[in-house]
Amino acid sequence: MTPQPAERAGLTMADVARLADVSVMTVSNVVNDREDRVGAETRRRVLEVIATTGYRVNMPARHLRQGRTGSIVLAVPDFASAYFGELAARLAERLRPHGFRLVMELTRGTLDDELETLSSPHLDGHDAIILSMTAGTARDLVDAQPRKPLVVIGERSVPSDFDHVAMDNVGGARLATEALLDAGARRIAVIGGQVDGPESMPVLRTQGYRDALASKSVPWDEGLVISSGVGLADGKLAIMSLIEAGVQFDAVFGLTDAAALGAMSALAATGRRVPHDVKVVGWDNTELATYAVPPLSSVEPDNSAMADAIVRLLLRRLDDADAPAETATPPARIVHRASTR
Amino acid sequence: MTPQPAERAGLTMADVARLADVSVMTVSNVVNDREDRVGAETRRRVLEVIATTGYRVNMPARHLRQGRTGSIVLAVPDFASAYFGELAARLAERLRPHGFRLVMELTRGTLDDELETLSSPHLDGHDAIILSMTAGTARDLVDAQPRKPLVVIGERSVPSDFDHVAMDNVGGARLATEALLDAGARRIAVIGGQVDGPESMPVLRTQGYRDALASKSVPWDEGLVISSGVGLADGKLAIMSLIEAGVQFDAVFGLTDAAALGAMSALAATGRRVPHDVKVVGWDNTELATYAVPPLSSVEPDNSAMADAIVRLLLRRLDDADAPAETATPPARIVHRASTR
DNA sequence: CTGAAAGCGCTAACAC
DNA sequence: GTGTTAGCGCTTTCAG
Repeated sequence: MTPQPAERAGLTMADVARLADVSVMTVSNVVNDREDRVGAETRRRVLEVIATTGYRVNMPARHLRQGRTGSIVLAVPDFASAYFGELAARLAERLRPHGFRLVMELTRGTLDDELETLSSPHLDGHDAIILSMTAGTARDLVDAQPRKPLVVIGERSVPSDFDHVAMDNVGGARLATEALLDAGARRIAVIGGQVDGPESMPVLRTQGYRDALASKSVPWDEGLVISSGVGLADGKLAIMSLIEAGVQFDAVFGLTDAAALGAMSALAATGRRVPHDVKVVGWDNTELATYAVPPLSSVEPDNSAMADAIVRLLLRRLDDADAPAETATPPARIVHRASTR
Repeated sequence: MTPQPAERAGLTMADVARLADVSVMTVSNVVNDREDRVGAETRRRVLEVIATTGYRVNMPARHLRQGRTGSIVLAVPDFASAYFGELAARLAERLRPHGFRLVMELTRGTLDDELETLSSPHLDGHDAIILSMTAGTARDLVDAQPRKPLVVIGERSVPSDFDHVAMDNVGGARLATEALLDAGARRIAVIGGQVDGPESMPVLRTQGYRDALASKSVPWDEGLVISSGVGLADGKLAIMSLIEAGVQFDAVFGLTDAAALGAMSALAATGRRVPHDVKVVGWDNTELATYAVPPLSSVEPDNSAMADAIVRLLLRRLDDADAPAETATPPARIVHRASTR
């Protein structure tokens, strides 16, 4: 039998208690499955009233009373990013056994507004914050004064008083570049790279690229560094503009898989074969890399280890707000696929 | 000057009021930017105390008092799905001007648990719910007794008392199939299809496929319908198993872009050329379809119109809980790209 | 422009 | 097993 639909939204526990002829505490105990605190018959009666009336617990009230919400937020700059989607999936899976739900929220607007997010009030509605810092820098973080357990991911130089899961940006970029050099490439375009500026993700990866060139005595050419974005469209546009400008290149290092896939799309569209004419490497080792045509070699920042570390630091911090800050940096690996054969 | 870091977490408005030598109401007014209710000097003093102490508003308390949270949840079966990511991005953008944030939460476990989600309490922490129904059926919805403004998306036959933005599942599948037939295909594999059962997404799209075959008098072969999942891996496996079983086919209709891309990966790996040997169509018209190699033709369910409709129905329902339920079904289009040339 | 009182709906702590 | 009390931190309402 289908129960009656909800009577009204404004129903409270007190209403249910009155209808079931019990105290509010008993209703609360039933709702919270405290089996030993309520008799079977009483329980049945309360559940029946709940089913009939369509009563639902008021979550904000519960959260206020309990001083916690049970949710942890992953603040991302872009909902439509495969990388963050996969990270979110991993985190959700790991947090659930500990009684936390993962929710994703958008950092305000562009990549540069990550720090705004920390000072905007709505993230405080969660028990902890996981923040990806790609554009922001160390100093910004101190200014933002986070007041919740916070784990920062993706940046290298975070002030030492923040918990931090770092990506091996320089090391991974070196691996990517070496893979291309080993495959015979000598003129490697970098999509999304950045030569100067504070230690952001693009700067660090470009540094690793440069290190690898130097270690193999391959000349550095700033004209091969395209300071574009790192999305699919950016990758395609970057390659198109290189070709249009007549710049010669025999390989592409995309700072993300998305950028690399966009590049591959442009290469295919202009009749260049991967890996025969141009070799390509991406970064993130997203699921898409495996299924690209041809399959895309990619830097694997050890996403699984990063998710483990994020959860570990978070739980520790929630348990002890005064624990010393810690940094974890899982080493990057590279996964070789057909795009660098 | 960098302000002092937070003193402690448990700071309340009353504490700030005492330190600034004003009433809690004045602090509240400052925090809520009610400019006309507090003098410039008082305001300055309060803000200074807030900066010094690192006070932050307790969101659950505010939400309890206000009876709303300002957030709308998109409940998805999979964080790592490009389709939902793109939908979320569109919705967030459209809801922000109305003062709502979009948050993404995971429906419990598998695709089949969408309805569980409605009865699980934590979604009640938001002002409204947007639920994608792919596996569930009409009847399940009634049983779930949603007690919040709810907009259901993606399913055709939802009970008429729910607001509903439907995808043109049958029509879109017909377009996809016709595109393949027009390109000369005669044996079209369907990845993720389902022949029998309640009106779910796979059943409806398979129906559209069948309709198109019938209208062109092309024989129906149940052996071409692979009732797999619709992810990248599923698409690849489906094609591999067809090949292994020696089933002949000259086209693939992936029920999602992901399934189609997985199929293309398998086709490339086995030396089959797209579109020359096998033509392919996907569904969702995600950004990835544009950048696939070769670019993937895809059914565009008019994602933009769907997002518009979702937001419109939601705002209407929030404004008037008793408004008559409405269904919107933006017609699907097909975007022709190289995979069906 | 500023403040005092009341209460949003729930659950921890403690009776009985 | 069940009930009573108190109060989480905020904002609405109403006084001044």
